[in-house]
Amino acid sequence: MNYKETINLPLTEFPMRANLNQKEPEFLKEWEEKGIYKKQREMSQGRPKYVLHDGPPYANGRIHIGHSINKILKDIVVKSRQMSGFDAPYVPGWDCHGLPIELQVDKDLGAKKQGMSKVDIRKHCREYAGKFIDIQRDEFKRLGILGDWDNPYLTMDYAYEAATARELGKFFEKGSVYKGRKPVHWCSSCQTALAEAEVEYNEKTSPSIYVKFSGQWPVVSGRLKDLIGERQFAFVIWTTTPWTIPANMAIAVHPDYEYSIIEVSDHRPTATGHSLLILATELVPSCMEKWGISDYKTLGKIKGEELKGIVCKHPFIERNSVVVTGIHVTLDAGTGCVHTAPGHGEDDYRIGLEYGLEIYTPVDKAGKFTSDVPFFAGEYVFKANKSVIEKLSEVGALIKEESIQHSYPHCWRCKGPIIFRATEQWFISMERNDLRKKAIDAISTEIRWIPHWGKDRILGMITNRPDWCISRQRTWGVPITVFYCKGCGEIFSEKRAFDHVVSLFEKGGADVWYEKDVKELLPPDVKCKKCDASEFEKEMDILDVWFDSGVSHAAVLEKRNDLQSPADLYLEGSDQHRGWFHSSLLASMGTRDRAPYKAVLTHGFVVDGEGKKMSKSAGNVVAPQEVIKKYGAEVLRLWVAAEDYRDDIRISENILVQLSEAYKKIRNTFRYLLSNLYDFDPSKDMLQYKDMLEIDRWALQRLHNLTTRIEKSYDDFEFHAIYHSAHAFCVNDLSSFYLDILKDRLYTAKKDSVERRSAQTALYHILDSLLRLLAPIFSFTCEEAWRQMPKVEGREESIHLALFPKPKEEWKSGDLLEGWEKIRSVREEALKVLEIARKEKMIGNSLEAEVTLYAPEELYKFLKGYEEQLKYIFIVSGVILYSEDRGKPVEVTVARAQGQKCERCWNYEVSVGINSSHPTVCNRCVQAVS
RNA sequence: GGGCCUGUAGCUCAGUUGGCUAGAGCACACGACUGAUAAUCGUGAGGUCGGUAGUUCGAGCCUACCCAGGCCCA
Repeated sequence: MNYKETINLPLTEFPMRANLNQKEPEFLKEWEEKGIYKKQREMSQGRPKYVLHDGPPYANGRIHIGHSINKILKDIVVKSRQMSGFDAPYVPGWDCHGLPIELQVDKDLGAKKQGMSKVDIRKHCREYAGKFIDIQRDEFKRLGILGDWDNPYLTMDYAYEAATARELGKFFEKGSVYKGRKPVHWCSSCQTALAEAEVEYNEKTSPSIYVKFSGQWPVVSGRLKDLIGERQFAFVIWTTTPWTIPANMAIAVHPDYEYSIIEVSDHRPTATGHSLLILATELVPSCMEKWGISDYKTLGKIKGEELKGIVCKHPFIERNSVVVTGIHVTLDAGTGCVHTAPGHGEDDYRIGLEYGLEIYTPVDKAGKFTSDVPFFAGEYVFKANKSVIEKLSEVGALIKEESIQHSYPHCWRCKGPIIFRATEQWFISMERNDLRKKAIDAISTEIRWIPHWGKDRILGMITNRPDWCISRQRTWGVPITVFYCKGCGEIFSEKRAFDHVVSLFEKGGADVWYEKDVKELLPPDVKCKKCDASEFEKEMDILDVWFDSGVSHAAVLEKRNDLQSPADLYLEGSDQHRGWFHSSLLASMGTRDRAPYKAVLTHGFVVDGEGKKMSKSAGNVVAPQEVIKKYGAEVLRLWVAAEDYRDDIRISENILVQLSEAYKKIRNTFRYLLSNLYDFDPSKDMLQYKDMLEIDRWALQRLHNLTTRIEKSYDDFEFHAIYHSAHAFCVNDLSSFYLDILKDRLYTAKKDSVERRSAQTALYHILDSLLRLLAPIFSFTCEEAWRQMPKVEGREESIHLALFPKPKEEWKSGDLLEGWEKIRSVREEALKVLEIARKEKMIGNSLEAEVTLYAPEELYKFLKGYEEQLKYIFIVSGVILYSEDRGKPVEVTVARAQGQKCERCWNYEVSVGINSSHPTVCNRCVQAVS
C-alpha cells in the first residue's frame, strides 16, 4: 500500500513566487473594471465618514519616492478606516498653478512666446499641468492607491478658481487684506520682479565702503552718555551697495555683541568733526588696520542692546537714522553696525517692520533714483554708486573705499545684476481680526498633532511669521480680482464685485480676467466711492499658490457631497508645517474662525541608507518606478509600513532586499494556510469553539490578541508596529511553532476527523483575519489570497470591500496563554538538548528522538495534563515525564526513540508491525487508514 | 546662526513613571529535513544604547555640552 496517498498533503494554486511586477497591474485593471472604489462608497452609505483630505502634489514631473511614501501612507489610513467601519472616501488633488510650470512653459515656448497674450500662455500652462496630472495619476494608481481617480480636484478647475476668488473676497470683506510694500528681487533691465528660482548668483565686483553716521549729540541718557559725556561720536557702517545709502533708515547692531568706543586722532577733517567711532569690539583691530589708523584707544565698551534707540543723522540727507538691534547682524565682515535700508533688503525690511520704519524705495522700475532723491535724481543706481561715494567723501563721512569680489544675484534672463526693490504687494494681516491669535489658539487646543511635536513646530512658525504676502507678479495663477479707480487710484474691492467675478470664473475659469474687458468684469453701475468716477482698471497681480491650495477645504471639502469639512486628517511631509498645513489653517481661520482639520499627521523625508538626503549630485536617488520594477509595489508598500515614518525614512538596496524576504515569509504563510484548507468547507466543516482542541483554541486566542493589537495600531497610526507584530506572529507563533506542530495532525489524521477539522477551523480563522488585517498594507497579496479562500456564501468579491475581522469573545476568554507559555519554554529547553543530540549524530530528524523531562513538582503537575500531547508538541516520538527537582526549572535528556519508524506518519512507534494487514505503520495510522 | 526633530546589534524595530546579565525578527554562521522545497525547522554568534561630563544607591531613559543627520527658516 502506498501510504503517501492516504495522507492529506497541502494543495493550493496560490503560487509561492509572487511575480509582483507582472501581477499587480492585473489587479489594478480588475479593481477599475469592477469599480471597487465606487462600490466602497455605495456600501458605506450611512456609515460615519472619515475624511482624509489629500494635499495636492504639484503637477510637474514624474513622481519620486517622497510622493510614494505620502500616497501609500494615505492609502493605508483610508483603507484601514474604511475597513474599521467608516465611510472613508479618498479624493486626490493636484496643485496646478505657479511659477515652476510657468517657467517650464516659458522655456518650452522659447521665442514663440514673443507676442503671445497672457491668455495664450495660460492655455499652455494648463495643458502642461494636465499632461503631468495624467502621468502622475497613472504612477499613483500603480502603487495600489484606491481613490476617486476619475474625479480628482484640480486647483485649475474653473469651479476651484472661482472658489479661490470667493475666499479671497471674504478676506477683503473682513478687512484683513491691505496693500503694502515689500522688497523683491528686481531686474531693472527686464523691469520685472523675479522669484528666487529666477535668480542666479554670480561673481561681481562692487565698491566696499565704510561710512560714518554721526550721532545726535549730546546723548540724552543711558550708558553711552556715561561713557562719553557730551562728545561727538559716530557709528561706522559698511556696505557694498552705496546706492542704497539714500534709503538708509537705521543702523542695526546685534543686541548681544560688545561694541567699542574708539578714540582716534582726528587726522582727517570731517564735516561732523567728531573723533569717537563706534563699532563691534571684535572687529576693531582689523578695521583700524584697513583704515590705516594706528593711533587709537578704546574709550569704553558697551553691549549692542544698550545702543538701541540712539539717534544718528543721515550723512547728507535731512533725516534721522536710528540704532536698532537685530540678530541677523554678524561679525563675518564689516563693522558689526549694519546699514539698514528697509526698501532694499530682506533683513532690512524685517527690521523695518519690527521698528515701524518707512519701507522707503526711491528707485523706479528702471532702476533710476526718483525725483525724491536729492543730488542723484534720475541716475541709474549702479552708476550712482560713484556719485554717492563722492558725496560721502565730500561731507566727510567716508572712512574708506575699496572694491570687493563677491557673489551677487543676477537675472537669469538678461544676466544683469539685480537689485532689491520694495514694490507694492498685497498682504493678509496676521493681526487684523486676530488671525494670529486665533490660529495659535486652534493649534494649541483644537487640533491633534501626530507626532505631538508638530504642535510646537507650527506654533513657532505662526507665532513668528510676518504678514502673508499673497501677491505675485506672474501670469499662471488666480488673479487678485480687485479694481482701481482710473480717476483717483482708489481700490475697489466690494463684495458685489467679487461675487460678479466669481460667477464669471465658474463658467469660464480665471482666464476671463484676462479675456474680458474691465466693464464686463464689474457689475453694472459701479462708481468709485471716493471720486465718483466710473472708469476702472483691473489688478494684474496673481495670488500666491499657497493661497490656492490653502482654500481647498472651501473649494473641495465643502463643495463635494462625498466629503465634509473640517477634515478628520491632513497627512503630509513635515515641510508642510510651513506649507499647506500653515496656509490652510490661515485660510480657514481667517474666513471661518475654525481649523480645516481635526488632526494633522506628518512624516519625515526619505533619505539613503546612511541617513543622508537624496540628491542628483550625490547620486543616491531611489526612484519608485525602479523599485516597483524590481520588487513590486507591494514591497514598496511594505517599506512604507515597516519604517517609522515620524523620523527620516531610510531606503537602500539592503533594506529592500530584507523587506522582500519578509514579504516572502508572510506570503508563504498565507500560502501554507491556504494549502491546508483546500478541502475545508466552512459552512459544513467548521467546528464550534468548544469542540476544538486546546492548542487550536490557544491559536485563536493569540489571533485575538494580534487582532486587537493591530486594530489599535491602525487607530494610532502606528503602522510599523503592525508589520512587526504581524511578521512576528507569522514567524514565531505560526511557522516555527503552531504550524510545525500541526503538520502531523493535518497530514495524518483522517480527512474529516475532529482533530483535522479543529486545526482547519483555526487555520481558516487565522487566514481570514490576517488577510483582512493586512489588506491596507498588502493590498495586492491579500486580494490574491482572498480569492483562493474556501468559498463561502456572501463573501465580498474584493477584500477591499470587506471589514476588519470580528474576533469572538470566547477566543479570548479561553485563558490559555499563560499555560502555553510554560509549554513553549519547556519546548525550547527540549529543542536545545535535541540540537546537542543532533550534533553528536545521535539523531537527525527530531522524530528519531525520545525526550525525558525531569520537572519539579509544580511544573510536573501542570505538564501531566498534557502528557499525551507533549511528543507532538515537541515533534519527537516520545516524551517521558518525571517529577524530580534537579535544581533547574526543568531538565531534559534525549535518547533514540523506541520502536520502528511508521511508514505513514514517520513517528517511531512500538506498535509498528503489530497489525498484520498494515505491518509498516503504527496503531494511530492503522486507525486512520481503515 | 535660529526653531523643531532623530541617533539602541549589519538592517528594521521594542525597551512602560530611571531598577536584575538591553529584547524581537531579518541578515549571518553552523546544522537538520526533503510531506510548506527557489520552501521549512533548530542552534549559535552579534550591542561601551552617537560621544563626553554630570545628577543619582542605580542612567538606554534625566541635565549640560559636543558629534552626525533631517525638515523649516536665516
